[in-house]
Formats: sequence, C-alpha cells, structure tokens
Amino acid sequence: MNLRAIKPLHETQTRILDAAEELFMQHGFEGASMRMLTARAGVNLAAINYHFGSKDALVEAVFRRRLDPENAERIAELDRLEKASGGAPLAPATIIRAFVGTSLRMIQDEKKGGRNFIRLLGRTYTDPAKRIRALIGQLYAPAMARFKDAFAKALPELPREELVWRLHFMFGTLSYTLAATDTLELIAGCKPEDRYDAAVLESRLTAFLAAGLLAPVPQRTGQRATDESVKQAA
Amino acid sequence: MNLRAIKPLHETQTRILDAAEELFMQHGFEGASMRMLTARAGVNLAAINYHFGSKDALVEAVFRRRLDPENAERIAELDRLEKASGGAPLAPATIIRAFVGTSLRMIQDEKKGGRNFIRLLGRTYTDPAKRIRALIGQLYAPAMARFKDAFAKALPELPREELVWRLHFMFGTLSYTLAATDTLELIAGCKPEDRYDAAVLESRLTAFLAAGLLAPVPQRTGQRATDESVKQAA
DNA sequence: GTCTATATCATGATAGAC
DNA sequence: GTCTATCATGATATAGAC
Repeated sequence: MNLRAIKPLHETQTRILDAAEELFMQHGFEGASMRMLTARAGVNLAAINYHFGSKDALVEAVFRRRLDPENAERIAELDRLEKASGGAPLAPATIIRAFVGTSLRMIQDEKKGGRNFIRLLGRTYTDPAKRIRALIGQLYAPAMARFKDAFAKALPELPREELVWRLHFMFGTLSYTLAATDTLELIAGCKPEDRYDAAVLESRLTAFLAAGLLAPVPQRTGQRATDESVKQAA
Repeated sequence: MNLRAIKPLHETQTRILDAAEELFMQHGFEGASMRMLTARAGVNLAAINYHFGSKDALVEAVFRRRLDPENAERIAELDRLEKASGGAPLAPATIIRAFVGTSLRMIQDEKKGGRNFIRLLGRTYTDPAKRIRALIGQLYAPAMARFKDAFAKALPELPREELVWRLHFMFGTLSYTLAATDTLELIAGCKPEDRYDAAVLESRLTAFLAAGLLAPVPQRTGQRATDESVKQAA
C-alpha cells in the first residue's frame, strides 16, 4: 500500500523506530525528546534528522511501519471471509472478530509491535495534536470504509445513522481497552490474570460489542433528560 | 470532598483555570506552555507560579475544579435512585443512565466545563504521563466503587470478573465517545447533526452499553483464536 | 498581588570534520 | 553514515521593583 512500509530498513532506522515506539508510549510525542530517543537507540543525536528528516517525520514512520501491514491484513481477512461465505451476508460477530482479532494478535506478536505499540496506538486516537489524529485517520480510512460496508450488508435493517454511531462506540471500546492500563485495576481492585491473553480478551470483547451493535434502536423522542425522567426510567 | 474545590477562587485563578482548560485540550499538557496560558488568561507570566505553585499543580487544580463536584453529584444521584426504589435492585439501564447522564450534562452546562472540559477529560484517561492518570484515577475512585457495587447488586448472576471487564469496556466507550472528534466523521463520511445533543447521545449510549452489559457470557474454552477458528465462526 | 527582567536549562535542527 | 560542536528558540521558574 505504501512503498515506505516495505522498503528494507537500515539497522539504525530500525533501532530508532524501536526506541521511539517505546519512549513515545511512556512520555508522549512532545515528552520524548530526540536526545532521549537517540540515547535509547544507541545512535547519534543527528541520526534522526539524517534518516527521517525531522521528529515529525519519525512519528509518521513509527505508525506506518505497523499500521500499513495491519490494515492490509485486516482487509484481506474480510475478503477471505466474504469469499468463503459465497455471497451470503456475514454474521455481525464474525466481522467484529475479524477487526478486533487483528488488533489483538499484534499484542502477542513482538514482530508486529507487541503490547507496547498497541497501547501507543490506543492513546494516539485521542492525541491533542490534530495532525497526529489526522495521520492515524488517514492510515485507517481504507479499512474503515471496507468494514462499514460489510456491517451495512450484514445489518440492512439497521438505520445507517445508528450504524455509524455504533461503529464509533465499538471503535472507542476497542481503542480504549487497548490503551488503558489503570482503569481496570481501579474497578477490579486487583490485577486480573488474563488481562493480556488475546484469545480470552477477544471473546469478551466480541460478546460485548456484538450485543451492543445488535441492541434495540432507541426511539428518538427528542426530549431532554431531566432528573425526573431519569428517576422515572427506573 | 476536597476543600480546594469549594474554596472561593480569586478572579485571576479562575481566568487561568479557564485558559488552561481550553489550551490543555488543544495542545496537551506539555504542548501548552505557561506563556500561552498566561497570555490567553490576560495575566502575567508569573501568575501561575504565584497562585498555583507550579504548572503541575495547575493541572491538578483544573481537574479538581470539575471532577470533585461531578462525582459528588453522580453518587448523590445513585443514592436518590436507590432510596426511591425502596431497596429493590435498580435496572442496569437506570444505573448506566445515572453515570452517563452526569457526564453528558456537563457538555451542555458551561458552568460545569462544557464540551471543552469533557473532551479534555476523555483524552486524559489515556495520557502518557503516569502521574496524570493516577490523579484522574484517584478523583474517580469513590464513584467507581459506588457504581460497581450498584451493578453487582443489579446483576447478582453475572460473574464478578466478567462484570469488572464489562465496566471497563463501558467506561472506555464513554470516555472515548466524549474525547474523539475525528473517528465519527471518518466512519460517517459526514458530520452528524445531533453529535453533541446530550439527550440523544444519552439514549444511544445507554442502549448500546446496556446491551453489552447484559450480553450472554462467552464460554471460556481457553483456546487460541486462529484464522481457521475465526472463519468457522461465520 | 502584579509586574519586569532574567537565570537556567532543554529542545529541535544544522554545519562541517572525518 | 557518523560524529562533535553549536545555533536559535522557547521552556519553567524566580528575584526584586513597585
């Protein structure tokens, strides 16, 4: 999809990308300085500008290295599923599993970035910098359109606007689940053991998301929520 | 709950907090410099250190001003609902609406921070800086424990571990929905009109979350997800 | 309490020797 | 391609006049 993603990398470039992936996650893009990055990578301070041109370009390279192959894989998986079904619409849970599974498989595969990149990614969806979010959105756009069509075909009776909102909710649940590290302990009061077991998490997430996607459509009365209406809803 | 939250503020402090709320959202905590903040507030560069002690302390003050009253309100609402029901367990959707509604009502109330603060908050759950996340977690802890108990009472048959995961998913969906500004356009291909209508959003979110919370519990076979098992699930 | 002026330091980027 | 040395800039924080 993008030449940069498949161009063989110089070893120095790879070491810089690895260091950046880790330190961007720990300190954010502004917080991780070029001095920190090059020190961790064991290369010279000038190497980032030499190999990538600027710190901004490095940020983009960090995401391209992982996301271009990931989204290609995601789309290919959906293609395979649709071909296997022979034209019959796929079950919503199947489509969800294809999307979620690709992300979760990255957690267990260090060559695909592992847990560190997936957490960095989850955080970046809501980064303050608009250009960062725009970059992520651009890298996701083809896969997003492809999956939206698949869901629309699987749920022809669901109003298109409701579908869009629910995809938004689903994407949010996924990205937050991947990014968050503290809320779970806060709720649980302890550290669950299977937290990063991709297979178990995939089942939990798919069950939750599929139920939400198939929820009854709320009637739109347009009324404001008040303390009284909330109480009466009990 | 905290004296600082109810201590009457000097006007300069208020103007600094207002400026910080807006600029932290646009540029992040590292990206918004004290020069930017004081310029926007129309106060002197030294005023932040004089009134708050440091930039870090200002960050904390920004969140305390909004979250302490918000979580007190959230808990009070749950108390009221439980008292009104006279000991009978509440419907899960009612508890969800109490939690979600409090956040969404902030969007429409400029005195409570409005849309800007709620987006800042949503982003901060996944902030790179650990001390920032710890602060947010600490401010939320009492409300979180209170709502967890209410859900446990409403859903005695749901395994406790599954409940914890689902609360995690729900909190994620809410925080992402409040924070994200681009994904929705990306999915929809256009800007939905009712995007910030709190009443409509509350209905959509509650329907989605309630369905997810009540989803059938997936059986835990412990098997890894493979390409083949995913395909067969279709 | 507010302001100016400044101290001190870290940042991203680059020039030029090797 | 890699290094050292350095630049210009902007950061947080503070000292001291008013």
